[in-house]
Amino acid sequence: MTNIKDVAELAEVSTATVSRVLTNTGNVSIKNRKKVLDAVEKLNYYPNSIGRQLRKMETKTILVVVPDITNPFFTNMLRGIESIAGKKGYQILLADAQKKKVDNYFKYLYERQVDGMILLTSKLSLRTMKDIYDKYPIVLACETSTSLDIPTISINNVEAAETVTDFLINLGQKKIIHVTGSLDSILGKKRLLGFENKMRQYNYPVTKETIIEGDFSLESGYKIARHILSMKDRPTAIFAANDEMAIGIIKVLREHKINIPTDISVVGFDNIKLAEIIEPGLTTYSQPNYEIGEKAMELLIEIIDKKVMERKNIILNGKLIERKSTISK
Amino acid sequence: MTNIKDVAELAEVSTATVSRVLTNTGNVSIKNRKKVLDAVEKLNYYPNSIGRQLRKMETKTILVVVPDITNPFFTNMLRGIESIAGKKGYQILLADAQKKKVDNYFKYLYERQVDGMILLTSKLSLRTMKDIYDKYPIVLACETSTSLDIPTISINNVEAAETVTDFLINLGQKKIIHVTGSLDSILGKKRLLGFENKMRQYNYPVTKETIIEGDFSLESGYKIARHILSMKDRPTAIFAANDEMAIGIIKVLREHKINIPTDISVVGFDNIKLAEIIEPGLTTYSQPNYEIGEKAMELLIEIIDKKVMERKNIILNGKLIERKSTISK
DNA sequence: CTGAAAGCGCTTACAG
DNA sequence: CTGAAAGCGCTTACAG
Repeated sequence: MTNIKDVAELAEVSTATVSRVLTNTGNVSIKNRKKVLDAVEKLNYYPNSIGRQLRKMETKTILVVVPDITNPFFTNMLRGIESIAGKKGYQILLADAQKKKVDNYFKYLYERQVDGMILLTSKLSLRTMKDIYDKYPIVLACETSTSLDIPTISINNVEAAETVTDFLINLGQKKIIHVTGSLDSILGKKRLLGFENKMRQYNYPVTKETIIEGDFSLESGYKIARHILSMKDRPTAIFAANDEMAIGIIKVLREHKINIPTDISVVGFDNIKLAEIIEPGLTTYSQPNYEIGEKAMELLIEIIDKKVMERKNIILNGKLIERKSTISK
Repeated sequence: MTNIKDVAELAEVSTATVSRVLTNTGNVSIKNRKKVLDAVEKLNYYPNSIGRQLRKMETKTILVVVPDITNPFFTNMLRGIESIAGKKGYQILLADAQKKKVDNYFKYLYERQVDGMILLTSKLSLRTMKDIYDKYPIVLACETSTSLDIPTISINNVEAAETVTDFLINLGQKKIIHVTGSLDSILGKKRLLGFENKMRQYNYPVTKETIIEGDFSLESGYKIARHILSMKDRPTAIFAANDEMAIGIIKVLREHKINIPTDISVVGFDNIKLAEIIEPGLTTYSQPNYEIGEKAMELLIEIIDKKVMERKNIILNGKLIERKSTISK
């Protein structure tokens, strides 16, 4: 492997000059610049970035922790992150947390392999977080954390869930239930809260009957649909905390000859690609996930560059998208 | 940031001894080991891996180039890759190539940030590849390359496409067309070849009429379905080179009151999660994508460790999964 | 079993 | 504009 010394020797300059040419810092005479570039060309030299990383104490790498890489909702955010990262010269280290706690990934920060971290989930013990978040650049995307002063990018999930619930109530739906996401995620809790707020506001019942706990997965949608089928007094409308569950529910209900939306209206959340492909098209709440990813990366870079250190919660707007899975009663 | 010197001083040993304890190499007396571990504990020390990387000239990081991160087919392979990577202490740098040529990512290798590379696509100029593949550890997953001696993991795409075509012919389908993937990908070409082989074997026509070029995207499925609708002599069966296109085709055809499978049978390829969710369930050819990912990572590690340097093409078995989108004539 | 020292490949204050 | 030299944080042959 050719290194900077080889280039310096061939170009008959010091390694300092080679470095200056290659990083475009400091002044170098035209003559020496040419000698260096020629040598680089001739030797087919590529700088070893590990050397630079050690010297500069920065890796230009960020860690993105995704709760489920096979969920397209997150991969859209990933794309937003990557688009900004690419422009700013950062690379992305990927962690697919799945069932694991996010806490496991903080060591990437300690070990300094990584300049910052974007969490697309907050499955973590808040205690750990508290020790970390003000020492290292961390941005939480798509979930806001009330108890922590940590920078976040998200929609307002409470308001969004209120909007969805309000929509169902206004359709004249009498028996509305909410299928929650994982309740150990802030996201799941907030959407539940929005549902409860609006239900109470209209004096609709908020009970064990009207709230069924899911975990955001298609499979939990299947399971819950079977439970709903077994209910004596079935709901007229179901608000699922994400599209995957909504789609799982619709599939099973339809297999049992329940008509969507005539018998039961179903609303999802996220507006994944699939939502418009399935039949009937799924009414859902759309988050600007690509944009969330972009903003998260931009904010992280600001923090890394120390332009911002204070708390900052950016709220983006989503919107309800009405398709064929809901109907007025 | 505390470093190895701080630990050495507190433990009253040399940095060499600290390193030996932390890497479990060489012998260290029980007494010194304890002193080191106590100091590590007290200082809350985490080794900086960049230092190690520079010294050892290995990053324990591999680059995975994905053609489309939002396509669940690839994220399943990613999971397989990550599961092995995690066990073996490797981290994953992610690149979402999208429309870009893979060639752009080879510089990650030159700059030695990365110990190896797994390509889930082969959108690359073979010329570039030739210079690279025998110098650096690279594994191609899910596509076999005939012209290059590069290690690959894949199913036999030609045989698989033959199986699918044979299946349609045996259903008694008279007018069968193939919607290809991107024909600048080996994958697309091989599936087309399998289709052609089997069609010719049965003296079915292989013409411009029976082959429509797509690009693996849902959108190209939409577009091609509209084209099919405009045909005077519509096919009785469509073999799409992947599920996304098949699903796009089914959606548009159904919107125009074409019954699937009665009017037109449709087969996809890949068996993405969606294939069993949509209605009718999509008949498709299933690749063991998680396993492909695992094997790709295992092979890459073997190559990095220099256990294998010779060409090695691993073929895994897939299978046709019959659902409701096909019927015999 | 242990430590002093070299060295991985860079960048950058410093002096000229 | 330029170079010699220090140093980022490690690991490891070498000598004892």
